Order: sequence, then C-alpha cells, then structure tokens
Amino acid sequence: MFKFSKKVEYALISLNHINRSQSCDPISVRQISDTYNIPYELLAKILQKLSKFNILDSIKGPKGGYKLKRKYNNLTLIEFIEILEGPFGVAGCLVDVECEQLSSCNIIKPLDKINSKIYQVFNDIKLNQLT
Amino acid sequence: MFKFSKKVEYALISLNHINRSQSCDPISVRQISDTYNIPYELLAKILQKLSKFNILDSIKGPKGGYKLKRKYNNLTLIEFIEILEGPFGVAGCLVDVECEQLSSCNIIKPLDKINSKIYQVFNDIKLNQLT
DNA sequence: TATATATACGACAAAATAAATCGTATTTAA
DNA sequence: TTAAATACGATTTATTTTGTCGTATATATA
Repeated sequence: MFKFSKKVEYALISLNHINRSQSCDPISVRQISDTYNIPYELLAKILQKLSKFNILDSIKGPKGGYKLKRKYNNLTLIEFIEILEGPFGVAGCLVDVECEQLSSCNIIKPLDKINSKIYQVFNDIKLNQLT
Repeated sequence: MFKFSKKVEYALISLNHINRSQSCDPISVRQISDTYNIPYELLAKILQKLSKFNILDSIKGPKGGYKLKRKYNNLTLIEFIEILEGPFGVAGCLVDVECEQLSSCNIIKPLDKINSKIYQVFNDIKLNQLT
C-alpha cells in the first residue's frame, strides 16, 4: 500500500541517469539496464512510453538511445506518475471504480481531502529536482 | 499504486460508524458488514486486530460487538495505517527490502524526502477528524 | 443448562495487480 | 549487409490483496 511501482522507480532512475550524464550521445536501454540491474525488456517499454509522451527523444539504430526533451524540465511528479500509471487517486472511487459501499459510504469526503493533500505533494515537486 | 487497501478503508468506515452511533450498546460486525456491504469474515478479522491494539473494546456473546476505546481519540492516521499494514514507506528499501539496484541507486535520497512528506500528511491527521 | 449469537484466530483459496519475458518488426550507422 | 538499437503487442510469472472456511471460545437469555 502506498508504494511507488517499479515502473515509476525505474523511470526515475533512468531520467536521473540521462540527466546527469554529460555526454551528448544518446543513452541506450542496455546501458541503463546494465548499470542498475533493471530487466532490459521491461525498461525498454517504460522508456518507449516516456518517448511517446515527449519526455524523451529516441534515436534508432546503432549508437542510438534516448535523450531528454525540453518537456522534462517543467514536468511535475504528478504529471509523470499519471503518464505511467493513469489517473491518480488514493481510492478507486475517486478515479473511476464503482465500489460496493455505494451511497452508504461514510468516508468518501475525508478520503477526498487526503487525496488532495497527497496530490499537492506530488504537484509541488518537479522531476528535475529529484537528484 | 498509492491506493488505500480495502483493509484500511473498511476499518475507517467501521470506526466512523461506531463513533457516530449514539447508542451505548456495542456494534456487531454483522451490523457493519450488512450496512456497508463488506465481507463479514474479512471485516471480523480487521476489527479483531483493532481490538488487539486497544482501539476497540470487544464484548463477546449475544448483544456483543465493539465499542471505541479511549485510544481512538488520540490516534493519528499514520499510527492507524501502520497497525494494519506494517511500517510505512513509499519504497521497499525505505522499510526493509533489499533491492536490485543496491549501491548504484540514484534516487533513494529524493524518495526518502518524498516519504517524509507523505508521512507528515498522515501524521497530521487524527482519526477522529475523518468525518 | 441448552442454545443461539457473538468474538478469536489460523489456514487456505481466489482474484487482482505488478513485474518480467517473448516474439517480431523496423530503423540506421558503419 | 550486418549488428545494434528502438517499437510494440501478447503472454507468462510472481506477488499482493482480498475473500473464505473451519474450529474454538465466551456469554446472554430462554
């Protein structure tokens, strides 16, 4: 409960790594997966997604890999999380799921307040501060 | 990711329910599970745990059930969560789990900061405010 | 004192989610 | 032409969460 997924962790590690690397050459999935012991195929798909959402630029072919795009620098943690995991919510009913408590639920209001607070925490953090 | 477990939700619903009920009679698992459509056996075990940790007082036999104990009124949300779910942490490595990134991990510091912030949110909320 | 209604608790099973793997296609530098 | 890279859907495996079952114990009350 309340843990970051590996997907998010791996993505953060990768962006951090690319960000820190001074070289202008793109960084390959292989390099990252080797450095941090992350399953190659899994990491590949994650970076593909980040590329699809314009956080990374992909370069194909030998010497290919990924580079940061401008978007990375304004990205908040909550935007990032929602790209990888979908809409954020501390309870299913705050997002989309119908629950079994229906109208009888006596905690949805407080849950909603908590949700806002956590959201705020993530909204106040920029990805490039996570160093 | 980052969702309250049903265990926590059911427990909150129950405490809220008992708290609101004016009657001096204890409230049975059956009554709560019927009112909110919560699986009986599951709820029973949750309330047993709350009783074990002195948040609830249990009365056995017919007309039995649970009442709030004094502890309920000073309890923070984080204490409550940790009773039901164990030590809090937004990543396994912040609690107990050895990860595969080991010494190469480049995000543990920021994760630890985020962890503190979320912890703080839960620490600032008293259970009896959740109404 | 027998019975029905409660809690207590460990073991197990099912379902849902998260994590990892596989296979195939495409691109491109050298 | 080949090797090294990304692209992406399908599938499998592992883990966690959620729910169920069986048995024991306590107790109000008829």
